[in-house]
Order: sequence, then structure tokens, then C-alpha cells
Amino acid sequence: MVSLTQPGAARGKRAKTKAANREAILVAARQVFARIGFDATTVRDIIRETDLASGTFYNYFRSKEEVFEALADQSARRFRDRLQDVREKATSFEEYISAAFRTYFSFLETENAEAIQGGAPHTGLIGVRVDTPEMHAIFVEIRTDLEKVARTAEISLGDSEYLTAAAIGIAREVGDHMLQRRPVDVDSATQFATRLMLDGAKALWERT
Amino acid sequence: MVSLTQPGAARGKRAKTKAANREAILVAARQVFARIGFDATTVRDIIRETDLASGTFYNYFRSKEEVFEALADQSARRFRDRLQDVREKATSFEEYISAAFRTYFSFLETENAEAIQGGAPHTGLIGVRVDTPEMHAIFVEIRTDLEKVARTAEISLGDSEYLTAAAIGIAREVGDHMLQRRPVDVDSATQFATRLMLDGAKALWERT
DNA sequence: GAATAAAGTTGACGAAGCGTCACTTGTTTG
DNA sequence: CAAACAAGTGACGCTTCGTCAACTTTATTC
Repeated sequence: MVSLTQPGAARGKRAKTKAANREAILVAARQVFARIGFDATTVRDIIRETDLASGTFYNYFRSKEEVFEALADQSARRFRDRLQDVREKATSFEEYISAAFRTYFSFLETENAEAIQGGAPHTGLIGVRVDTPEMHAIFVEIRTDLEKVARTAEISLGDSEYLTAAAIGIAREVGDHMLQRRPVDVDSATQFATRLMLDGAKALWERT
Repeated sequence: MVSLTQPGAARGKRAKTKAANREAILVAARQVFARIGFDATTVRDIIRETDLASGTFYNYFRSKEEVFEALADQSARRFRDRLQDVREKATSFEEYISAAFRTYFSFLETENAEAIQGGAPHTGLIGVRVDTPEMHAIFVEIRTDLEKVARTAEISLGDSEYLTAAAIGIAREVGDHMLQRRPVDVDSATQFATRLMLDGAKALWERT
């Protein structure tokens, strides 16, 4: 029998179950976190949702915190992929900023909708930690993008580290508040953040 | 014996030890959190630093998380006090924004310096939760301030909720990065945040 | 100020969760 | 196919948790 090497698919049965088990734990964890909240969840609660034994959990993760980080990393990676498209398509500074904000806000809306329909009254899950490696990678990417786009537009940003931090801060906080409103309006949040970021508060106000 | 009513001082011996015990627990907790980090700390670790018994802890707090929140609330209240001065002294929109940012950044620097000299390599302590009542009070205050200052200046901010959120986001993220730099420079962080907030990124860049 | 009531403290205890490890099961290798 | 290896299993010892009946201290009553 000819066996083509499926890219990404693990080779032996050994490696295959290993990947499957890890995935099973992640799926189970996502469910349990959503159902009863992160704090209330125990390692046993997670493993009970799979057909594995308690000891096996520790072959894959050190603790429920580590599982949570793995889930957060998955999210972050999905976001990075979407950000890549933005990077490739943006032609101007304005366009990049706007598209990046829109991407983040849509992303937030989607992830949040999933968490809600999972029936989670425990909103704590969304609280993304800042100090994870994947988050840091996103920071660096955005900063690099900003610098690159600025160079193309032949402008020199001042402190690109602070500017990146500020953009992320705006996205996070405005994003949180966007999710509280009904209906959730990605467009207006994007417009607000973009305008503020580019032209400052003065562009947002009017003489009365 | 004449006994003058000391304002703020508790009356009977009962109430006095009650306040003292609560304070002792908070002080002990602050020390232990700084020494070994929040996660590693147990309720027993905290109570051991006082001359109280383990059961007594639960007469004052439900958990170490609740102690942490009480500490965070103390911080937040200190910050609110400082913000009050800003509110009273500011005469223009620009001045309020600038002074508020400076207040936050100085505050951060001070609190962080204390945590460091406490010998904490565990930076997690600083991660202030967003959803505490005291934090929400700060949000409302800032929003009210912004609206008031805007009214005085006869301008109409657009979406004051988003604007407040954005300001807080900028403060938080830029603040974090400020603390990473040596030397910590409150002035330049303040200048950056103020400029960005008022005039936007375009004010920060130059044609090359 | 003695007796009584109320409030608060104490530490031992059972419950719950954790992470490990000697053993079993299943897979790969030669 | 047998030996070697990797991974899975769940009972076990340990840590931490939160409670509570007994006790001590403070307040109130007469």
C-alpha cells in the first residue's frame, strides 16, 4: 500500500494518539472552562470529559493554567493569521491602522459569541494575559508592521514602541466596551479607534 | 476620665482589635505576596506572619483572592485621591489630560518601586484586575471629568465612553512599557500619551 | 461588680484536589 | 516474534482548604 505523507498528520500510531489526546484535553478544557468557569475547574473535571486517566493529563500539561495558556495561544495564533492578511493588503498607514483595528474587533466579537453560546456566564475566560510569548510575538509584529508601513509612506514615527503599546491599549479597552453594547457594532468601534489613533481626540470633538 | 472621640479611631476594644487584625492580615499578605508571589501563597502563609490562628483569617476574608482585591482597592483609592486633585486644579481639556496621565504614570512608578524593593521577582502582582468595583468607579470618574471639562471648554466629545476607555487603555499599556525602561521616565511617557490622545499619531510623526 | 450575653478566637478535623510512581498495556524495532 | 520502548492507569501520600465545637475575651445588665 502506497502511503503518501500527509503534511501535518502524524506518522505512526504512537504520534497519532499523542496528538489526538492533546487535542481531546484542549477541547474538554474549553468546554469545562466555559461551563463552570476557570477558577472552579479542576484537572479532574477536564480529564473526566475525555476517556483518559488522571495521570495521563500530566503527560501533556503541567496544570490547568498551562492548558489555558495553550488555548490562549491558539486564539492568538488565529489572530496573527488574520493580521498577516492585513499586513499584505494594506497600502497606506491609514489603511493598515483601520484594517488592524477592524480585524481585532471582529475577532473579539467572534470569539466572544462562541464563549456566550457555550453558555458561559463566567466572563473571566476572555481576560487574555499579556505576558505570554504568543502575545509578545503579536506586539513585535504590529510594531514591525507600523515601522514598515511608515517607512513606505516616508514618515518617521516617534517612539514606535509606545505607539504600538498605545494602539494595543486602545484596542483592548475599546474592544471590551464594544462587547458590552447591544447590538455589538464593530464598524463604529473601528471608526472611533482609527480616528482617535490617527488624528487624536481633537478630530472627534466639535465646538458647541 | 474624659475620652475625646478620635475621628476614625474605633470606639470599643472590640472594634479596635477588629480593625487591627484586618490590617495585620493585609500587611502580612502584602509581604508574602511580594516575597513568594501570589500563586504560591497560601492562606496559612499569610496568617503565619500574624499572631492569629488560621480560623480567624476567615472571619475577615473569604480567600487570598479577596485579600488581594482589598489590597488592590487600597491602591485604587489612593489613585482616586490623587485624581481628585487633578480634577480640581485643571483649567483646560489639555491640562486635565496631561495631568491625569502624569498622575497615573507617577503612581505606577511609585507602586512599582515599592514592589521591587520588597524584593518581588514575581511581576504578576501588578496586574490589576479591571472588573473590580473600585476600578469601575475610577472609570466613571474619569468619564465624568472628561465630560465636565469638555463642557467648560464648550466642546462636545463624541463617544465619551469610548474616549475614556481609550485613555485608560493608552495609560495601561504605555505605563507597562514605561516601567520596563531604564531609567523610568515619567515625563516622556506623559508627553507621548498626551500628544497622542489630543492630536493623534499624525502629530507624532515627521516627513522624512 | 457579679452574672449573663454576645462576639471573636482557636486549632484539630474531614474533605477535596494535587502530582507521582510502580505497574500495566500497547506500539515499534530489529 | 521477542525484546525494548513509550505511553496510560489509578491508587496513594501529601498539601491546602474551610468549618465548627469548645474556649476566651469583651460588653451589657441589674
